[in-house]
Amino acid sequence: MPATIKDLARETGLSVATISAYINGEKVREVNREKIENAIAKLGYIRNDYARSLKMRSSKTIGVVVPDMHTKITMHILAEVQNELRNFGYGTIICDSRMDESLEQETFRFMLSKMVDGFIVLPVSGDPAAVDILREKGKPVLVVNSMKERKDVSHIMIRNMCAYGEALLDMIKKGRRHIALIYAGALVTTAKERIDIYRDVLKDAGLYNEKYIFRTEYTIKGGYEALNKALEMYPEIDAFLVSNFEMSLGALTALNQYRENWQKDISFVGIDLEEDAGIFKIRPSSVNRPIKNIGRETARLIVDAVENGRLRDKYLECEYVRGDTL
Amino acid sequence: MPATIKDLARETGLSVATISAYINGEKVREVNREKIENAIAKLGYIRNDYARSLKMRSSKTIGVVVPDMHTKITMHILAEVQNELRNFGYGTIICDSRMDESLEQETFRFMLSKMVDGFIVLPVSGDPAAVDILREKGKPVLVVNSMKERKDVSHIMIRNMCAYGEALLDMIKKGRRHIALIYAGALVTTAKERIDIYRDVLKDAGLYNEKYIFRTEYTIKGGYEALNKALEMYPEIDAFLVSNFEMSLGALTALNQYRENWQKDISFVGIDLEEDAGIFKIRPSSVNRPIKNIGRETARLIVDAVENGRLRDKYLECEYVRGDTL
DNA sequence: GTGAAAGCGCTAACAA
DNA sequence: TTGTTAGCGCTTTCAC
Repeated sequence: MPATIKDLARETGLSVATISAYINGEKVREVNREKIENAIAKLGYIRNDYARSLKMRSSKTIGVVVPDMHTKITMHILAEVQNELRNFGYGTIICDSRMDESLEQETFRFMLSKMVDGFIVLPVSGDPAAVDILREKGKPVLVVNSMKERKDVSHIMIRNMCAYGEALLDMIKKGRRHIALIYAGALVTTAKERIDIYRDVLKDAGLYNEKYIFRTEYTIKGGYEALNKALEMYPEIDAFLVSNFEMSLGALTALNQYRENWQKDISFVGIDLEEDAGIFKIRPSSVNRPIKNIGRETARLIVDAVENGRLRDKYLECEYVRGDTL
Repeated sequence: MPATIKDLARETGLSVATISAYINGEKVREVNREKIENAIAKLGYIRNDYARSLKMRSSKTIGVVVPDMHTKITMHILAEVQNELRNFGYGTIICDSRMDESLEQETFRFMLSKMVDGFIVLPVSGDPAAVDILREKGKPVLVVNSMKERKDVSHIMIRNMCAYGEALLDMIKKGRRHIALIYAGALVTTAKERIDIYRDVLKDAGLYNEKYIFRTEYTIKGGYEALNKALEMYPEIDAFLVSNFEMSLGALTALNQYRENWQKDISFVGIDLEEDAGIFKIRPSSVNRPIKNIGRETARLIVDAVENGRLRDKYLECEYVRGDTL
């Protein structure tokens, strides 16, 4: 049976109120401070957060819901968010909604029953109604990369548009005429944006062709297979834009096997390859997302929403880096 | 302000006891059942788990502490554990201890204050004392891949030895005489085992040489650089055993750049490459860990420990698959 | 089958 | 500064 404040009171001869006050940073007389510290050490006291949260109606924890924990970008965001929240004194509960909208709702309820103070949500679908239940319960919500239209939540958005546009224009300038897009996953706002920008830029140039859009899985294998399939179906393709790290690795591997010196005739732009760019013989062009910052900013925004009720939107830019595979 | 059982009582004209009983699966009269269901829907009632846990002295959550969430294997384990625990009716709190022993202890305290019912720990170091505090508080603990000597916790171990031994013997049989090991991270039990088996097998064959052991980082880049460095320092090396997925990718890339047809003179065995093996022109040999099973078994063991107080040890085997890079 | 009431460990008035 | 006490939302005897 773990020690309680009452035990500390008995041990020290003080009252629970004094102990509680001390634990929460109030001043007590030096003799008492010592007594309390000794008792805490002796009994191995650890505060019961459940009792505290019940009383305070706040748990000092943030719930994070992601559709898939397996990708590099998600892992990095999660690790960073968790670490940053810890610096703010918050704990983190992470749940994987497995790309399943009803599981996502169940997860929300689970977290609500745990009295989390706020939510960070990477939604399964782009449906703004998904977070209704959280707002009904009055919980602050930060949505990542989606639900732009919703005004009662904070947003953090990775703005691909510029970098994507640059990459596409660069391809066109290079003379590419059959530019393919390989993407995966759900159509949340920023994913839609990527397709939109692809369509807009190519339409402007008179090069748009729906059949050059390929949907696959968020994996190395997914990228590898999509690229092979693309070239098999449409050998005229002379450029690839790939929208996820794992897929980029796979696609690049496929190209390297496709033909010696492919980069003479085919352009390639991947994503988030910067960190590992050094390992490629041919340094790939890449749109780099601000991986390090996303987590930190995300944590800050939700804490601001929880503690000050402040809703904010934050946009992070990507950077297009031209490599040897323009 | 979220609805409470009291609100339901007021709404239905029943007592809180009846409501509570119903919610916990007891029988009530049909009319009352309807009343309660209606009230729950109308008020959007969600049970407050903190109050419940406070009373029950159990939170139906499991704490999971990992040293680094960034690697593929960890993320897969986490996702699987979480999903399986959900099937058992448990929630999950995941924390990254960032390879830092004092952060690990802090995390344990955080979770203890959250009254988690049990712990799954991938320890930062191999030091068995790390989980003392958890056992003192009477919490069931499942340790992954470490602390074999500790008898008061459950264990799940990925047994590399067989598969590693096979791989090494295969290399020797092939005539390799300068076999290098690339590893990373902390020396928890199974990591030590990998080095032990490497040393034992090579010593037996009279081929052991400490300088062929390279320590690097758990990343693609880490594997890439370690391999290049190894070949630069000791060009006589004619075989590589690499002990993590990300590093294997990097090392393989480095080899592919090193020389055309390297596999004629150099053997390579990576880890967990099975899933992506199809993407390589040269199908790599690989020691495959039972990624899918680890999470499931882990969840089962901790639930068994929590609910039935049963301590168990489980060993999972790896499989050595010879590819074209023997 | 249902209700009244105590208490889980904590915090926060308010009193002393 | 310190103590007394009520109550957060829930479960659980024990009556009825």
